[in-house]
Amino acid sequence: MLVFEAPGSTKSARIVEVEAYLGGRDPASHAYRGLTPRTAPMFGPPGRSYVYFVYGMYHCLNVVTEGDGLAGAVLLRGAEPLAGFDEGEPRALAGPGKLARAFGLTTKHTNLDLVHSALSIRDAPPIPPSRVVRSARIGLNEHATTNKPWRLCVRGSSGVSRP
DNA sequence: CGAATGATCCGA
DNA sequence: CGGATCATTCGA
Repeated sequence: MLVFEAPGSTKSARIVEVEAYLGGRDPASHAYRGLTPRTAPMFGPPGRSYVYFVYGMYHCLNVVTEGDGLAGAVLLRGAEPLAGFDEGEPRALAGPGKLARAFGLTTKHTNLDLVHSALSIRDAPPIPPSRVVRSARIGLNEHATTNKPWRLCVRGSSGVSRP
Protein backbone atom coordinates (compact mmCIF):
# COMPACT_ATOMS: atom_id res chain seq x y z
CA MET A 1 0.00 0.00 0.00
CA LEU A 2 0.96 3.60 -0.61
CA VAL A 3 1.18 5.92 2.40
CA PHE A 4 1.63 9.70 2.49
CA GLU A 5 2.09 11.37 5.85
CA ALA A 6 1.47 15.11 5.77
CA PRO A 7 1.17 17.49 8.71
CA GLY A 8 -2.30 16.88 10.10
CA SER A 9 -3.21 13.85 8.05
CA THR A 10 -2.04 10.49 6.84
CA LYS A 11 -3.42 9.05 3.64
CA SER A 12 -3.10 5.48 2.52
CA ALA A 13 -4.34 3.53 -0.48
CA ARG A 14 -4.13 0.02 -1.82
CA ILE A 15 -2.17 -0.15 -5.10
CA VAL A 16 -4.18 -2.11 -7.67
CA GLU A 17 -2.69 -1.18 -11.04
CA VAL A 18 0.95 -0.83 -12.13
CA GLU A 19 3.06 -0.78 -15.27
CA ALA A 20 6.75 -1.63 -15.62
CA TYR A 21 9.21 0.43 -17.65
CA LEU A 22 12.82 -0.45 -18.35
CA GLY A 23 15.44 1.89 -19.76
CA GLY A 24 17.81 0.74 -22.46
CA ARG A 25 15.75 -1.79 -24.34
CA ASP A 26 12.31 -0.28 -23.71
CA PRO A 27 11.48 2.55 -26.17
CA ALA A 28 8.44 3.46 -24.08
CA SER A 29 10.59 4.24 -21.05
CA HIS A 30 11.58 7.81 -20.24
CA ALA A 31 15.05 6.45 -19.61
CA TYR A 32 15.34 5.03 -23.13
CA ARG A 33 17.19 8.07 -24.48
CA GLY A 34 19.61 8.27 -21.63
CA LEU A 35 20.02 10.17 -18.41
CA THR A 36 18.54 13.67 -18.26
CA PRO A 37 17.82 15.94 -15.31
CA ARG A 38 14.18 14.82 -15.29
CA THR A 39 14.87 11.10 -15.53
CA ALA A 40 17.87 11.05 -13.20
CA PRO A 41 15.98 9.27 -10.38
CA MET A 42 15.35 6.32 -12.70
CA PHE A 43 19.08 5.79 -12.92
CA GLY A 44 19.59 6.07 -9.17
CA PRO A 45 19.17 3.56 -6.35
CA PRO A 46 16.00 1.46 -6.19
CA GLY A 47 13.23 2.14 -3.72
CA ARG A 48 13.03 5.83 -4.51
CA SER A 49 10.27 7.81 -6.21
CA TYR A 50 10.26 9.19 -9.73
CA VAL A 51 7.54 11.79 -10.26
CA TYR A 52 7.11 13.54 -13.60
CA PHE A 53 4.79 16.17 -15.03
CA VAL A 54 2.87 15.45 -18.23
CA TYR A 55 0.36 17.12 -20.53
CA GLY A 56 0.76 20.39 -18.72
CA MET A 57 -1.52 19.32 -15.89
CA TYR A 58 -0.87 15.90 -14.41
CA HIS A 59 1.76 14.22 -12.32
CA CYS A 60 2.63 10.52 -12.32
CA LEU A 61 4.32 8.56 -9.56
CA ASN A 62 6.81 5.76 -10.22
CA VAL A 63 8.83 3.45 -7.99
CA VAL A 64 12.45 3.11 -9.10
CA THR A 65 13.38 -0.56 -9.28
CA GLU A 66 16.67 -1.47 -10.87
CA GLY A 67 19.51 0.64 -9.55
CA ASP A 68 23.18 -0.23 -9.99
CA GLY A 69 23.50 1.79 -13.19
CA LEU A 70 20.38 0.32 -14.78
CA ALA A 71 17.25 2.38 -15.29
CA GLY A 72 13.85 1.00 -14.42
CA ALA A 73 10.64 2.02 -12.73
CA VAL A 74 7.09 0.93 -12.02
CA LEU A 75 4.33 3.43 -12.76
CA LEU A 76 1.55 3.46 -10.18
CA ARG A 77 -1.64 3.75 -12.20
CA GLY A 78 -4.43 2.97 -9.80
CA ALA A 79 -5.33 2.53 -6.15
CA GLU A 80 -8.22 2.16 -3.73
CA PRO A 81 -8.32 4.61 -0.81
CA LEU A 82 -7.82 2.90 2.56
CA ALA A 83 -7.66 5.69 5.13
CA GLY A 84 -7.32 9.44 5.46
CA PHE A 85 -9.59 10.41 2.60
CA ASP A 86 -12.67 12.38 3.54
CA GLU A 87 -16.05 12.00 1.98
CA GLY A 88 -15.69 14.77 -0.58
CA GLU A 89 -12.80 12.96 -2.23
CA PRO A 90 -13.10 10.32 -4.94
CA ARG A 91 -13.59 6.77 -3.76
CA ALA A 92 -11.39 5.37 -6.51
CA LEU A 93 -8.02 6.59 -7.75
CA ALA A 94 -8.27 5.09 -11.23
CA GLY A 95 -5.46 6.49 -13.39
CA PRO A 96 -1.95 7.77 -12.64
CA GLY A 97 -2.94 11.44 -12.81
CA LYS A 98 -5.78 10.94 -10.37
CA LEU A 99 -3.62 8.92 -8.01
CA ALA A 100 -0.89 11.57 -7.86
CA ARG A 101 -3.49 14.31 -7.52
CA ALA A 102 -5.23 12.56 -4.64
CA PHE A 103 -1.97 12.42 -2.70
CA GLY A 104 -0.99 15.98 -3.64
CA LEU A 105 2.19 14.83 -5.34
CA THR A 106 4.28 17.14 -7.52
CA THR A 107 7.78 17.04 -8.96
CA LYS A 108 8.97 18.09 -5.50
CA HIS A 109 8.25 14.53 -4.47
CA THR A 110 10.59 12.98 -6.99
CA ASN A 111 13.65 11.05 -5.83
CA LEU A 112 12.34 10.45 -2.30
CA ASP A 113 13.28 7.35 -0.33
CA LEU A 114 10.03 5.36 -0.36
CA VAL A 115 11.05 3.37 2.70
CA HIS A 116 11.91 6.21 5.06
CA SER A 117 10.15 9.33 3.73
CA ALA A 118 6.71 10.73 4.44
CA LEU A 119 5.80 9.15 1.13
CA SER A 120 6.24 5.42 1.52
CA ILE A 121 5.26 2.01 0.23
CA ARG A 122 4.43 -0.68 2.75
CA ASP A 123 3.27 -4.27 2.81
CA ALA A 124 -0.39 -5.04 2.42
CA PRO A 125 -2.31 -8.31 2.48
CA PRO A 126 -1.32 -10.27 -0.64
CA ILE A 127 -3.58 -10.40 -3.67
CA PRO A 128 -4.35 -13.91 -4.96
CA PRO A 129 -2.68 -14.52 -8.34
CA SER A 130 -6.07 -15.50 -9.73
CA ARG A 131 -7.18 -11.90 -9.32
CA VAL A 132 -4.18 -10.39 -11.12
CA VAL A 133 -4.63 -9.51 -14.78
CA ARG A 134 -1.73 -8.89 -17.14
CA SER A 135 -2.05 -6.78 -20.28
CA ALA A 136 -0.35 -4.31 -22.62
CA ARG A 137 0.54 -0.93 -21.23
CA ILE A 138 -1.80 2.03 -21.71
CA GLY A 139 -1.39 5.32 -23.52
CA LEU A 140 1.83 4.65 -25.39
CA ASN A 141 2.62 6.08 -28.80
CA GLU A 142 1.40 3.40 -31.18
CA HIS A 143 4.06 3.95 -33.79
CA ALA A 144 7.47 2.35 -33.30
CA THR A 145 6.71 1.42 -29.74
CA THR A 146 7.22 -2.18 -28.82
CA ASN A 147 4.59 -2.53 -26.16
CA LYS A 148 5.15 -5.32 -23.71
CA PRO A 149 2.46 -6.93 -21.54
CA TRP A 150 3.92 -5.24 -18.50
CA ARG A 151 0.72 -3.89 -16.99
CA LEU A 152 -0.66 -5.65 -13.95
CA CYS A 153 -3.96 -4.88 -12.31
CA VAL A 154 -6.46 -6.38 -9.90
CA ARG A 155 -9.49 -7.84 -11.62
CA GLY A 156 -12.68 -5.99 -10.82
CA SER A 157 -11.10 -3.33 -8.63
CA SER A 158 -12.67 0.12 -8.72
CA GLY A 159 -9.16 1.60 -8.67
CA VAL A 160 -8.27 0.20 -12.08
CA SER A 161 -8.24 2.82 -14.84
CA ARG A 162 -9.29 0.53 -17.65
CA PRO A 163 -10.57 -3.06 -17.42
C1' DC B 1 -12.80 12.49 -30.97
C1' DG B 2 -10.09 16.67 -29.51
C1' DA B 3 -8.80 20.42 -26.28
C1' DA B 4 -6.28 21.78 -22.28
C1' DT B 5 -1.57 23.14 -21.08
C1' DG B 6 3.54 23.40 -20.03
C1' DA B 7 7.96 20.96 -19.15
C1' DT B 8 11.27 18.62 -21.67
C1' DC B 9 14.35 17.33 -25.30
C1' DC B 10 16.39 17.26 -29.84
C1' DG B 11 18.08 19.30 -33.79
C1' DA B 12 19.68 23.41 -36.11
C1' DC C 1 15.85 28.80 -29.87
C1' DG C 2 11.60 26.47 -32.16
C1' DG C 3 8.54 22.93 -32.31
C1' DA C 4 7.30 18.17 -31.65
C1' DT C 5 6.17 15.23 -28.18
C1' DC C 6 3.82 13.51 -24.10
C1' DA C 7 3.56 6.73 -19.28
C1' DT C 8 -3.52 11.97 -19.11
C1' DT C 9 -8.09 13.36 -18.27
C1' DC C 10 -12.53 15.18 -19.29
C1' DG C 11 -16.27 16.53 -21.97
C1' DA C 12 -18.84 16.93 -26.53
